[in-house]
Amino acid sequence: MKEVNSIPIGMAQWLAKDRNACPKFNLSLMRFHSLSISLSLLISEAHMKILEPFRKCSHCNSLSKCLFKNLDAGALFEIEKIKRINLYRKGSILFSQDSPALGLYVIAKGKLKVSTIDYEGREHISYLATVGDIFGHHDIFIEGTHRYSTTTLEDSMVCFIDKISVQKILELNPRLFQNIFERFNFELDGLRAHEQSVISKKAKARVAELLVQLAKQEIENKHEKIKIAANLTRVEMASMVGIASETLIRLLSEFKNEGIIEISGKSLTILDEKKLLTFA
Amino acid sequence: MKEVNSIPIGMAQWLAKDRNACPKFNLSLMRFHSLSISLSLLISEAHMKILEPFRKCSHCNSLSKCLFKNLDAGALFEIEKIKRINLYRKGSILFSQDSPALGLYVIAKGKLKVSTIDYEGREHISYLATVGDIFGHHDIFIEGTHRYSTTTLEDSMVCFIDKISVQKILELNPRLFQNIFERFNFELDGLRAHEQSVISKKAKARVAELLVQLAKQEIENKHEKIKIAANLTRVEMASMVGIASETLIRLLSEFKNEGIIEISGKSLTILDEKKLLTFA
DNA sequence: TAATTAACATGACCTGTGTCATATTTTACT
DNA sequence: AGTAAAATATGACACAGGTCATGTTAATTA
Repeated sequence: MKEVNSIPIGMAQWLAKDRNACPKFNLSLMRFHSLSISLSLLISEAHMKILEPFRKCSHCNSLSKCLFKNLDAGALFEIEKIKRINLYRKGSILFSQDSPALGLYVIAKGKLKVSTIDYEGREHISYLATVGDIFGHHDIFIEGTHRYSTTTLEDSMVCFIDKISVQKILELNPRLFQNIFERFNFELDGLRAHEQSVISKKAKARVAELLVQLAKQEIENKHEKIKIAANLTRVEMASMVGIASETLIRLLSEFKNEGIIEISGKSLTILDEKKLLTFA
Repeated sequence: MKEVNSIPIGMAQWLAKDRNACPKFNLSLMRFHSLSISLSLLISEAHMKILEPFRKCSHCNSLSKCLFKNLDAGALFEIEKIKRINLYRKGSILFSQDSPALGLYVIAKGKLKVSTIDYEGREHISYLATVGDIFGHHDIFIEGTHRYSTTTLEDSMVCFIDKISVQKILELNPRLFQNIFERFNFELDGLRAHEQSVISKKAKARVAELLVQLAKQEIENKHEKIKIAANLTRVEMASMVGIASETLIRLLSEFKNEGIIEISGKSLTILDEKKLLTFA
């Protein structure tokens, strides 16, 4: 099993861990090693500038995809006051399986993998989460623990609101229940579809499916050629569809030989999506 | 594919379809063939007696397992006024995949299978639902369609509340959101566990798991010997764990030869649960 | 009660996919 | 840059489990 930075939450930690700065957000910061310095002191000018467009929910670039998308200005203002924005370096863990659920996480920027460890210690990735996806909504009303771990695949920014505050917000904005219901449904549908796929489809079909799905998540979707830059290892991709990594590798080669995809290192490019879909 | 009574909903239909009366509820009714007669006229004395303990939520024997379990008397009274109690004969369909979701169903008595049909026409049973289980909560706030079909495995009684009424009840009793959240979580956990199982366990382990799970649903759980009376065909059991029926049959024989279970027709008896668990 | 059908059971066979071994390439670290 | 360690790739092999065929038993229907 891969060892990952297991330090949780928070900009202070992020800064402390930061060595080469955060490439995604194009920062080059001095290094801070002392966590005893108060958080506010640690925040540089550069950081402030980066957080700015996310600090005000009403002006957030990701609002349309956010859980709080259709709330009125007043409600958004309340949320702005309570929420914390955390930065995570690539490879760090938001929370891990069986840890107590503390509140609600909303991804503002970045990409995460949602995974569980099975009884034999193998990692199973359920899905990749991205902007607008939320965690912790399962346990708003109960003293529960997370059923899965979330790990950043790239440098990411995540808004956090503690449980009690979420309850208060919900009380004042029952509209939000609909959004959460929507989210629950989305997850249920996804799980059902995935289970069906695992049960009734062969490995090749599932890999085709995975590629199409990963391609869909890419924003630079301009032309026919879609480059998948999820930055997943073969082992991770395999664990998303429940097959051995060797099988995945073999199938990728097959697709390559059939002229459907192009492989260059970690990055895959889909050349013929139509043909790919016939397999899925 | 098996053809099932595809008549939906309602006591009127149930009565109309009834031939040998409803064994479970010990009814012997005259036969009604005309649906044009108003519903109330169709309800016999015997029926009234059977529905009685379910009509008043506050006195319902299944209240502790119901979605409405921890509501105050006033709220329950409101629900009593709106809800409809429907009877279904064994093998009839509450609702089927892709049909519009009309409201909330709560199982008051009986047992149902929850299933989907995959792209190749094969049935996949997700789980067996029983007293207290609910359907339609997914679509309370949206104009959605059911993602699966539900079919009664025995004569069953189901309370129904239309969507609009559910919304009103929720507005007045936000406590209910917690119950629904709980339900969502329960389903998600179940799905996750099942998917994990399908991905990482072999057929034998999954069948062992299934048997244990089915045994747990039996109420006559007194002694070590647990009789499974779910009344499922081998094909249905196989479709619950995603294997071919032949494989299931073979594995059941194996368990029989190992002295773990006893088979006599449809009814299975678990003789050695401990040993069974070592496989799961 | 016989007749028909559906469900159950078992054998033969074959393919997909996991496991293990090993080589090659890429990435990370000093 | 050079070395160590992952990650990727490919081959050999075994076997779990799907499919098909066929027989047997149980459940319906006439």
